[in-house]
Amino acid sequence: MRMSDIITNAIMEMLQSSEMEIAEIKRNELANTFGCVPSQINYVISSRFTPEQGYIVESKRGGGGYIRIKRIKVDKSSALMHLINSIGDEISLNTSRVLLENLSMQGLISDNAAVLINTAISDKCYTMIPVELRAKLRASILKQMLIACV
Amino acid sequence: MRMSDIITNAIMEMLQSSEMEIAEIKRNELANTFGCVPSQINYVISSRFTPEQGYIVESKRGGGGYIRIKRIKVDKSSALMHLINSIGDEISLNTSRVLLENLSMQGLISDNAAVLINTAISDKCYTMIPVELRAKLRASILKQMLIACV
DNA sequence: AGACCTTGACTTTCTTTGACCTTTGATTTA
DNA sequence: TAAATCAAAGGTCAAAGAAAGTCAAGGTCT
Repeated sequence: MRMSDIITNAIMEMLQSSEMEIAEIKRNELANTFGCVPSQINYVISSRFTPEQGYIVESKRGGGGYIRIKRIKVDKSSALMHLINSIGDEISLNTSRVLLENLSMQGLISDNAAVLINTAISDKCYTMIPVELRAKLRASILKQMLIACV
Repeated sequence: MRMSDIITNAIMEMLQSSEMEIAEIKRNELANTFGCVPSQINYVISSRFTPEQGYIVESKRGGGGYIRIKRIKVDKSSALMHLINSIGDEISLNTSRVLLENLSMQGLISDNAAVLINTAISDKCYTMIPVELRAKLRASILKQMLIACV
């Protein structure tokens, strides 16, 4: 089997096993484990993980550098809608936060939107609301705001 | 993780936990707690807390010296803050809408933010909330969200 | 032959480290 | 008391180190 395919598979697997569909690699390390030259990693990425093929790649040089490969969600809106529908009648602040973090990671909502939604669902806003109503209110606002993001 | 990122995070946290968005550090002390050389603090500051990135930094040498990092919000922020402070304890949906429309017109908040805020303050979200609480809740959410826009 | 792969020398970017410099406030000395 | 000295900060800069990027030459496979 070709070295390029081996590397491709390795990256694919990382992508799949990661919740966020993000693979973060260290170029030299990876090249080392597969016994190839580092620039081959670049070749693989530029030939098989292009934007046209649904990936975005960011990297940083220097100490602690990395290459990050992300699968782009083609159908953002349906993914979002799906998730919205899975939110129940009530939701805790923590669950919401995690959910938003994931959405933001996956690029389904902008960072800015995430901040605003986080604000709107925080207890800071709900001081005048009886505690037993808050989870319901939060779920309601969260869902509506996510719908507005679609 | 990179030392520079660790330091960056520490400063960010100080900024966030401080009411006024000011972090005051002692260079040598901080370098010591993270086990790095003092000038690394300077590196972090000059690479991640520049004016372009919205920070101003002042410092003083000699005994009792310090480095102070402040997040600057361009001048929009004072206009926004002023307006936020003028919002009372309660607010109607209509008044809010007009207000948001103006803010958006003046470019004090993004269109996107306006849409999200509009969503979060709409009665659609508040069905489970007693009617007499809604205006209060709306004012609270509106203010918090606007603050998040500053 | 043409398309795709592999390799490696060279480049660019970012980070870490350390030696040396300047400022400031406190303390000592003439 | 005014000037000199000292110690405690923080500032600067350049060299070394750590990654990743580029590109072109040569190899394979069809």
